[in-house]
Amino acid sequence: MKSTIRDVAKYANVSISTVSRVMNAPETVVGEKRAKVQEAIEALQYQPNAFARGLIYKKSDTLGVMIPDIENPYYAGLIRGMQDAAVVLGHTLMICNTDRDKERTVAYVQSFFEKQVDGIVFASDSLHKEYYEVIQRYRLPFILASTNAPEYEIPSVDIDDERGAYEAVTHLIESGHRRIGMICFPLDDTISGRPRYDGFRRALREAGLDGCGACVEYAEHRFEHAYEAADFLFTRCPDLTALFAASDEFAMGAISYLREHGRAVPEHVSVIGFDNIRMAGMFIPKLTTIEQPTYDIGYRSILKLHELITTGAVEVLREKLPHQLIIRESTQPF
Amino acid sequence: MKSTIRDVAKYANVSISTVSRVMNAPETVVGEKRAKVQEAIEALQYQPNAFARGLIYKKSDTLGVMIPDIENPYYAGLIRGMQDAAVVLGHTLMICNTDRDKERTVAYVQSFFEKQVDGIVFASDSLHKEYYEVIQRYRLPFILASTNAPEYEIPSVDIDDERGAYEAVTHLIESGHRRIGMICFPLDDTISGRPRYDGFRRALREAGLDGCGACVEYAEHRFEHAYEAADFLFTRCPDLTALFAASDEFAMGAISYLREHGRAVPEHVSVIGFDNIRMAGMFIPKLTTIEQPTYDIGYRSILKLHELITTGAVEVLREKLPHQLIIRESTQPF
DNA sequence: TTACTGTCTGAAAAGGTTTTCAGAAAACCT
DNA sequence: AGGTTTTCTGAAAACCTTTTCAGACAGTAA
Repeated sequence: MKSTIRDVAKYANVSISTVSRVMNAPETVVGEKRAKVQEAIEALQYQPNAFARGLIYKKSDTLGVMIPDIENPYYAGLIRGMQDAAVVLGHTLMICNTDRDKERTVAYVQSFFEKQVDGIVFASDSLHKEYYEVIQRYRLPFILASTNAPEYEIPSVDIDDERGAYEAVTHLIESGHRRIGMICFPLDDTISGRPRYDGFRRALREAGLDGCGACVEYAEHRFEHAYEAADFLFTRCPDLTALFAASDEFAMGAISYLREHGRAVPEHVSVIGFDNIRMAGMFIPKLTTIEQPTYDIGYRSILKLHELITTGAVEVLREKLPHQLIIRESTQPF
Repeated sequence: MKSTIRDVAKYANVSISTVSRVMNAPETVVGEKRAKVQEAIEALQYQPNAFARGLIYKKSDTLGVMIPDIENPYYAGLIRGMQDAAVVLGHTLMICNTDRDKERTVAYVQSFFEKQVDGIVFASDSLHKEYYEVIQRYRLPFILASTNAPEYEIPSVDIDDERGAYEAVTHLIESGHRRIGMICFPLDDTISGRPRYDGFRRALREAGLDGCGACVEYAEHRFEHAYEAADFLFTRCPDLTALFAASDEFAMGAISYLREHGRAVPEHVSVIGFDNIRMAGMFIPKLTTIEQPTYDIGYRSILKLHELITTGAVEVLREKLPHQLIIRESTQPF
């Protein structure tokens, strides 16, 4: 069926070693033969079998990627950056959607191992002990993208979430707002949960605006949860003039809620998001937000994984990429 | 380093054949030995090498997926459906972002072939001759998801775009609108371009509203293009009361334009989109649109590819999944 | 001429698994 | 007991490639 190196050898009347050489070190085979072999390769549409190769080289040029929720627009840029980096390195990506399901995640790691991926990128979710252990057990090189794990020595690429949140809230404060609420991820989420909350708190504290404990509401990851959270929050603290949402999706959920309850954004309430997903610039009003360089995070994380795989180590362990405040229409001075 | 079947055999004091049997047909090996082998497998963290396996079985349990633009939210549901189907079939997906770049696409097909994917899903882009030929040349089973190719006999899963467009426009007409414009994809796009345009035309024609040739504007795939297109369109035809956008992203672009030029949606202009991407329900106003069952399209397409791979044929060649009109806030009676 | 160097090629081993085949051992039957 | 079947196991071949090794041959130097 598929043609093998043997077929090519027969067709060109040479040994298989010669064919192999033509493919991997053409200069070592004399002109005339080389031409014959190349002709045979062309004629038979020969393409070497990656299984056989992998068996010898012990690597697959394939990288595994684990994403919590592919439907979340935040990941689009991340994946795109990874893809582009993979292309320049000649690698292929296997992308898996974990759904934040432990069993499924572990199963994927096993499958990655069996398929001999050269390494794993674990994106944007807390690195639970189980995950750490199963990846360690198979001795797979891996790095964290858009997340990190203070308790382990794992290379990571992300931003400084605490500082981003701090800057977001500071922007609100500098615009004259004094009563500021927050919708945040659960605090046990050590990546976008706790740090963004801490940044929020620190900004308030440094501005002497402490004691706003009641103005925080928690939500899971999606729009609808933020809508509900906004309901709780504004029912409890109706006099808020500004809101820091821990993600753009939260911001959209909150804005929808506000609008449906007769409060205009930004006229009555200013809302700032986080992430700068693509939709942030399309939403009405366009979202003021903290931009995460998702493309770069994706790109850098693949490069870093490559570095780890080839050199066995990594120059800088925890890489923080710069974020940026993007001012659009959903906030205005008080 | 990694333990092999040999290590396990030595550890358990049996031959490698026995170990292999324990893994693939446990009932053929006697109780006591089986236990010993299983113990060895556990102790050594043995996991068979997919390269060696693939060499024998000539299949990888891996499917290749080609997506034009992963950043486009439309694909999120598609990928998710594919992933879920792949999990139940015990397959892994390799997802590639073609960027609608011909060279890159062809390179991916080659890489897929070399990596011995069992089949390819080609999603949501016109099947150019080059693509068809390269996939054919490698004799890779493949199917089309959310697109189709009338000129080739390739299995496909998608919706009836012409009919969807027809229903969208009919909804506008039934709401009393008479001056209806459209922002559509280029007509040489035979999947979402031509058919949606045809549906638009047919609805107008059947309602006796022909001759609105000037009220159509073309755009590439993204928000910004639609914004511009809306500018052209409403400058030329200022008295339109309704707009059919060939995608939700187009609808959002147009609504942004309208709003920034003092026309409220839906009060002044009704806008209907197409696709029902996740953001459609989060946008303000929430988009009236034609829902594509993207998850199901993804899911079914993997099942269909599996069917093609295992049985060599496919029960129904071109599968049309039902779409649905979703009425929200961006349209209202005239 | 002989000896040596260098270039080019093919045979064979290796990589890790599954599977076929044949043989050993056990179980059954007469 | 002898013969026949059944059950279980291990050796070896096969899958496809790369790479090492040694041999063939041509060219160069003495």
